[in-house]
Amino acid sequence: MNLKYRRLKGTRDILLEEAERWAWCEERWADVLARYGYGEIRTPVIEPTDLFFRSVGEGTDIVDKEMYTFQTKGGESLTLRPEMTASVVRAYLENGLTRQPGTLKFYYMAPMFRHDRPQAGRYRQFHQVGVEAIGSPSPVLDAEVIQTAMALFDAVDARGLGLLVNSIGCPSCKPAYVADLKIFLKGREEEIPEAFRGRIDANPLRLFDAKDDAVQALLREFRPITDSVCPACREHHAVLLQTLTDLKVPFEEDPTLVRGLDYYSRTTFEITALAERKQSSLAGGGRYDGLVEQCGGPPTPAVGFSIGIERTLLHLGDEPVDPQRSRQSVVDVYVACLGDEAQRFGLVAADLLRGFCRVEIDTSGRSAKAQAKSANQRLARILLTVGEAEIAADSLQLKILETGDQRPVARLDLLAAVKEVLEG
RNA sequence: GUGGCUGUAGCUCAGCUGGCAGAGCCCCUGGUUGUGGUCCAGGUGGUCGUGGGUUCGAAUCCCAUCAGCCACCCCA
Repeated sequence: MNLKYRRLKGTRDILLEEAERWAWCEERWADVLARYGYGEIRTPVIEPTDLFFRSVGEGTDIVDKEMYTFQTKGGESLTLRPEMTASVVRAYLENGLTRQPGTLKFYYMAPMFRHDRPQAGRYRQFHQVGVEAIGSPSPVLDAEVIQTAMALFDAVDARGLGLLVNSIGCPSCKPAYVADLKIFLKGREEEIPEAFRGRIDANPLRLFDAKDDAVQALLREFRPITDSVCPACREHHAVLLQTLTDLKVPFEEDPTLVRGLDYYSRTTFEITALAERKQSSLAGGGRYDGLVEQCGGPPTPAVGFSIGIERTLLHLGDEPVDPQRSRQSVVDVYVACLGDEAQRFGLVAADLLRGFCRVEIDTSGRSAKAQAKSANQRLARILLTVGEAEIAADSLQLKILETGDQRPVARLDLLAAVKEVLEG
C-alpha cells in the first residue's frame, strides 16, 4: 500500500503482543529495582546541548556525530538525550539533593536518541533501563550495581551473558597513562589505519575500542592500563573483584574495556551476549566520580549502568509479531448486537458487567455469524446476543460457548447469571 | 559516512529464457430469516516501491531514485 505517512528511519512501533512483552519485562524490572533500593527518576528527553558536550565529552562518537541537536527560535541549542547519566546528575543538582545522607539510588526506563545508521538491535530512538547510585566511593557499591544489572537480566530469563570488567584509573593516574600512550602511538602512527589516526590526539584511549586487528596488535605492545593505575585505584579494583567473587557473580577482566564515554573513572564494565556476534553488547556502565563536580556540584562519587531494552528483547528471541494473530485480547463476555438499537441496548447491558468481568461489545454491524466467530476468537466464555426480540422482552440470549447451551436471561438478572457461569 | 541484500493483496510469499497479476492465511457474504471453534460455495482487496529506458508487449531486462533490512564504523 502507498502510505501517506511512515515512521521515521530508525524508529519503531511497539504494539499488541510486543507491547505486552515490554510490559512484562518492565514489571519484573521495577520489582527487582525496588528490591535493590532504587527509586524512579523521570527527566525531560530534551536538554541543553552543552550538558552532553561537557559530560559525555567531545571526541566521542555520541557527541561528534550522533546527537539530535537543533536550535530554538531564541537561538538556544537543544539536544534529545543520547544517554541518561548526564540528565540524572543535572536533576540531582537542580533538585538540591547534594545534602541528602547516604547513597541516592535512581532507576529509569526511558527512550534515548542517537542519529546512527539503524541495524539489528540498533535504533535512533531506543530504550534503556538503568540506574545511577550517587554518593558512595565504595567498590562494594560497584559490585552491588553490577549485581543489580545481572539481576535485571535474570528477572527476564536472559541467559548466556558474559560480564567484562576493567579499571581505567582516576584523575591522579589516568592522565599520565594517556600521555604515555599518546607518545607511544605517535611513534607508531604509520602502523595505524588512517580511519583511526584522528583519535591519537583527540582521545587516545578510544583506540582500544577499535576492532581493527592492526590497532589491537599494536596496543598489545603497550602496557595495559590496569597495571598503570595508582595504588588507590588498584585497591579499589581488587576489592571490587573480590566482592564479585564473594557474590558468585562470574566475570572476566578485560584491560581493553575503556568504553565510549569520557566521564568514567576507575570501574568500567560491560555485559555481552556470548553467542551473538553482532550487537552483542547488551549493557554498559561504570563509575563516574568526577562528573557531579564537573557539572557544578560538590565532589561526589557515583556509579551506574544502562541496559539496552531492544537488544535484551532481541537476545530473548523476540520473534516478529503477526498482527492478525495477535489481534485478540482475551475477554470474558462478548456482546453481539443485531441492529443499531440493539447496540445501544447491548452497551447498557455490558455496563452492568464491567465491574465484574471483561466485556467486549460488537458494534461492527456484521452478521450474527461473524460476531459469534469473533467471540470465539477472543476466547470469550459467554456470548450475549441482542436483537429486536430481546429488546422487546428486555432480555438477552446468553450462550455458554464451551457447551453451546443458550437461554434467554432478563436484563435485570444478567449480572447474577453471568456470575454464576463464570464462577461455576 | 561506506558496502551488501530485498521491495508483488492487510500478512507470508510464488510468478522460469519478457506474453491476460496468482496462492495460502486473514477479512466479508451465503449455505444455517439471528449464533463460534470443522466444512462447502462465492466475494472484497494490487499504480507489481517510484521515475525513466529497451520492446509489438515489462512484475520480469537496463538505468536512476526512494524505502526497508543487514553489515562496517561505533555503541545500548
